[in-house]
Amino acid sequence: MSSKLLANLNEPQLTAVTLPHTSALILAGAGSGKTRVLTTRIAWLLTTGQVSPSGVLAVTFTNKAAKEMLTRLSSMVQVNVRTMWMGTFHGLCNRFLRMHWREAGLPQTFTIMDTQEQLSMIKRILKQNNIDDEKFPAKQLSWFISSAKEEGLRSNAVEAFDEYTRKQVELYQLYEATCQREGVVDFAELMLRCYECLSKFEALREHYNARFRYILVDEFQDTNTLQYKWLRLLAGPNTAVLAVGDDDQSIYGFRGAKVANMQRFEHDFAPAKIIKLEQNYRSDGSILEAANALIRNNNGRLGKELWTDQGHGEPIRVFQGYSDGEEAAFVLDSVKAAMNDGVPLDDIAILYRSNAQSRVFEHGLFNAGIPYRVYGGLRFFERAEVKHAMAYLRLINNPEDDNALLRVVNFPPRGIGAKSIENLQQVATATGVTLWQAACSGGAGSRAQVPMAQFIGLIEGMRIATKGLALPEIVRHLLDASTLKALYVADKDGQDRVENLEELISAADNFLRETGGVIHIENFDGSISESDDPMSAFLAHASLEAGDTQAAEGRAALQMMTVHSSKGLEFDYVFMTGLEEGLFPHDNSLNDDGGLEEERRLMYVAITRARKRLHFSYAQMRMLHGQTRYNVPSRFLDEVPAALLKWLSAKPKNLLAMEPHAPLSGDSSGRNLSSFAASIGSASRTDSGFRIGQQVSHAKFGHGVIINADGSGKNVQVEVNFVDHGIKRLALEYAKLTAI
DNA sequence: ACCAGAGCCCTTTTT
DNA sequence: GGGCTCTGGT
Repeated sequence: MSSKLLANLNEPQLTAVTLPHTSALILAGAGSGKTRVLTTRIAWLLTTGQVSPSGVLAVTFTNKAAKEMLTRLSSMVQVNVRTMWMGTFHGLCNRFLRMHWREAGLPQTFTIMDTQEQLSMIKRILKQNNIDDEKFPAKQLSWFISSAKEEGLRSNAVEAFDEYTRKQVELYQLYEATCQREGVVDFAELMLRCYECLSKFEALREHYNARFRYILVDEFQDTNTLQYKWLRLLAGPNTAVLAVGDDDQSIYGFRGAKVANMQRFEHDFAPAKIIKLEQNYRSDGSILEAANALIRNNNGRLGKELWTDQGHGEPIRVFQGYSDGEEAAFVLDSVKAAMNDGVPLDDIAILYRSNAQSRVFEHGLFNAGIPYRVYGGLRFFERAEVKHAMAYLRLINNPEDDNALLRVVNFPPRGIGAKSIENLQQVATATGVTLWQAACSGGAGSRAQVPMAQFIGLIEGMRIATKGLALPEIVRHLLDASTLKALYVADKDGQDRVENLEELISAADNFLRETGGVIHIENFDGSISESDDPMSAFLAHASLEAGDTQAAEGRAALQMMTVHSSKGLEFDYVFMTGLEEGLFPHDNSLNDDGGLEEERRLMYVAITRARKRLHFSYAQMRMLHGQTRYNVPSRFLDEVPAALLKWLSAKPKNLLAMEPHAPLSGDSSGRNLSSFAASIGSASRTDSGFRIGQQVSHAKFGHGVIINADGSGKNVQVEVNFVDHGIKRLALEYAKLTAI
């Protein structure tokens, strides 16, 4: 297997995969084989014995990307992936904190709050402190707190120069105290705690610094300040950090991502090499040309131009509709035509800037009986009924969790109304205890005395009854004992919810089977122990990985999503809709600086999703938020060369037919690299004591790594990838290589 | 205590 | 247009 590892990589890809033990930055354009490079790099490091799985840390942003990496890696090498630190930033921090909860100052059973829960906690705090929520909206506060944390700032470190900010900081402080009292953490807290813990405990930091020989970061352009600082802390003097990213695809500036981290990386990590992956294997030439032309309008790019040897392909089809309805009809007709041509529905995507735009298309598709799938709705673990069930689970795990208690203390209704809960909160605030503690001491007032005692009895009864049971059985018991399921069974509209609750039992079962419900802990002495706490693990899983939007993926369906959620995906046919000023670029984006450029990168992402056929469309008039708007075509349409566009609607513009073009650029001479790749694995050790993966030094070429060897005796030739001189083939007898 | 109808806002989103 | 909060009636 491993002999084929390096086959069919192009030159820059090969260089990146076989880099010596140094830090490097890879500028990977859309569709240039970024994930392949990352996974092959890890596989290569492992098979050549340069590092053991436990010495690798590979980090991504989404669970999907992490999973993809893991799947691809396991198909390349046989390796115990459990000892490898591969996952999302937050997932890895969670793993760290489960091991080092003492040092981090957290209870062992700490639970993770998602955004909804964070918001409700803030609302609670506002109410308890009689703060005008018109003046301090909860949403804005949660943004304030998360942003501060993502800059690495605790409440006492935020500088406040005005009264308003001072009040926000004060509330941030209250929020911190509440989290600590209840033993819960939000997403940003996972990162910040982990970061603080590492910076505070030198021994801990040194351990991980020495352990991680290689750190690989995916989608580096999306890292925020804290994530960058975290990486710097984890990387020791002998850690090689490989950052892979694309500044042109940075579309999360609005939530704190800093493209500038790519420049900072050049400064702080002194990468020996910056490698550009510019050959695109996804899209036809005209699509890439459009993308290149558009993005050229941005300033301060790191500079990168996509090319393909696949030929020009078709022009981009453009349609102007009179109304959003007419635009939808155009898309619908085109989809039908594509279906007739045998294009699978999964290979067709409708993209839009904002979620509200999906409805017209959904309507049309529904009436036409075309199956479709909308991304970005409520996910499984975010559904109310599932949240309720999980709240019971959380209370068994940690009754001090106020969010969980409030969610179910009167659901299903059991006679504990708003007034009683208010009493309870008053007592809790006054005495500085959690709601559960307040409830246990009768804080809900005399009216609620009996029902509250019953509730406490219910939770404790559940804990006793489920002790020792397997996770799915625990869930099943909770659903019955809480009468949650019965409530929905009795509701004639509750069918879906009952199904989701039953699905939750399956989810617990799957989770147990896939992970064993166990968190692996590697101790300082290298031994491995397991934290056998399936419940905490499952709760973390539910928060960190909220699950798919739609559980059943089953049959083929047309894909509908925002441009943001399309990043990383690709389709044969792409319909980029709603190309109107105000919508895309969005009005609200024009206010913040760099906003327009981020919108343009968004458009760049949209264009580069298409493999074969790309459609642009817009409407002169549309209904949005219950109001009719008249829009002019997006400026982005003008930024694509007219020669690449084919107007389908009667638009007073040139109707240029495409001239067949020569391939865009780049040479396709492509050295056959597979020949020397073939011997990796089989001849991984030469007679002379050098081996594949060996770090070497050469008088003239400097620092490098052996990536291949063949011949025997005096005729051994080695292939070395030098940091500064690239890949060289040398005769071992004469080359005077020194092992380092 | 609980439910039903009226008013209000509204990019993008993963963890 | 739709999801969420607030208010008033039972």
